[in-house]
Amino acid sequence: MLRRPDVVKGALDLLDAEGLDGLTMRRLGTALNVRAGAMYRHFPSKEALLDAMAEQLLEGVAAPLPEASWDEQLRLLGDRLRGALLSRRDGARVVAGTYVPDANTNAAGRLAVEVLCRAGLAPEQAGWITFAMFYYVLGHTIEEQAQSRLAESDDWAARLAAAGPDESATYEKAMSALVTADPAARFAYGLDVFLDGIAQRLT
Amino acid sequence: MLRRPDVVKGALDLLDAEGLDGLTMRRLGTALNVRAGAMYRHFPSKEALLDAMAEQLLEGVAAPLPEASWDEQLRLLGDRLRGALLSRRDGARVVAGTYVPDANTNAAGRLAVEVLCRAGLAPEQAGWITFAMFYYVLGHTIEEQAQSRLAESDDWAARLAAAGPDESATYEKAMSALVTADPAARFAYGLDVFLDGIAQRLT
DNA sequence: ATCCTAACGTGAACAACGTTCACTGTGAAC
DNA sequence: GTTCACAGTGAACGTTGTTCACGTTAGGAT
Repeated sequence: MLRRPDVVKGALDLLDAEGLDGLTMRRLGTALNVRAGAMYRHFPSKEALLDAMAEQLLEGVAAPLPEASWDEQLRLLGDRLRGALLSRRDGARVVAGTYVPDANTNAAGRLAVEVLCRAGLAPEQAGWITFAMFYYVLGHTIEEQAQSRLAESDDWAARLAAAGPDESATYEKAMSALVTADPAARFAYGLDVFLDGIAQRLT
Repeated sequence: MLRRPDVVKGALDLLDAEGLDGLTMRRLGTALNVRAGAMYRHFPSKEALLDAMAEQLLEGVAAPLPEASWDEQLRLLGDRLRGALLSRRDGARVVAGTYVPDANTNAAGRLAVEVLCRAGLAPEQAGWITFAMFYYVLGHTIEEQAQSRLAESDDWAARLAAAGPDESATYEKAMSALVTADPAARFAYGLDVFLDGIAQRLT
């Protein structure tokens, strides 16, 4: 018999295999040896299933934080979030598509706000910064996953070249560094810039 | 007769009227007194049309910058980008959906990279920061537009309340500040934090 | 003015999507 | 052994993007 967690697990596995565009109720049914309509016993809509997938994806992000400075704690939180999004193909797009804040996102947000408040920030601005960091991580990871997908099929460099001749040498250099550099290093750099800006606000 | 710019303009107007989910080839055809298939004379696919809409949307973002300090120039660039995305309903989602860097995005990116390099940053990191800023603006504006849409139909506060009882008073305060505060002020705050982080990197 | 050509637009179809619903089958409870 | 609740089916509905053979119309060449 089909259980609700089985559907979520099957959907995440199919996501890994086919990508978000290939995640279809019929295909999911086939993967679970079931017809498409059977899923509607457990989820009122595909959107609800995607929400459940997002929640499952973000499991563990809000785990207790070790004792450390506020910036190290936030860095860890950012790394955890990026790692969770990367754990499944198109994971970032799945999470970005859900506008209902699930339990795990909420817990992670709470954690970040508490860390920032303990560091000395007002709750208002702590919330703003938390969301700003969330946008950054999500945007970066969506782009990162899209790039790794394009790398297998299409030629990314060809698109950049087709975009126009490199009038500015520095711009061309900056662009090629985007695809050349280690995504993890790029991610850490942007996060550090943000954390430095927060540190400035604390003094 | 139907011209390519007419289709883009009609699509943007329909976007304002119906939102991204209501933007259908058949509905667009009706708005232009034409059948759905007629658009395929000018665009190979709906995705290509959306790309053209995104390009049109971002027109003017890469206009020449006035003489000013690097941080004021970047702030202006960020404000221009947000303004362009807000100029049409779901504009941020439209731009986020296109992974082909159009001419205007490219020009804006080049502008930002040049400003950062002139400020003293290496091209590599200038590119990274440019994209990080782009993620932030896009993420913030998507959320901003989603919130304004939910505000008319559903009750946003009800969702926050349903997410769980407010165990943490500071978290509840931070969350309510997200919907209460002026989006423009919130946007400026996050941008300033980022710019402060960059300034730290320059010394 | 007449022809020719190239394009524009149509209408009907196709495959695929999410979703619904009357029905069948099965397994456990009484 | 009967009953009952429910998981799952299969066929359908409405909608989506897209294609294509076919009319139709506009405009330059003769």
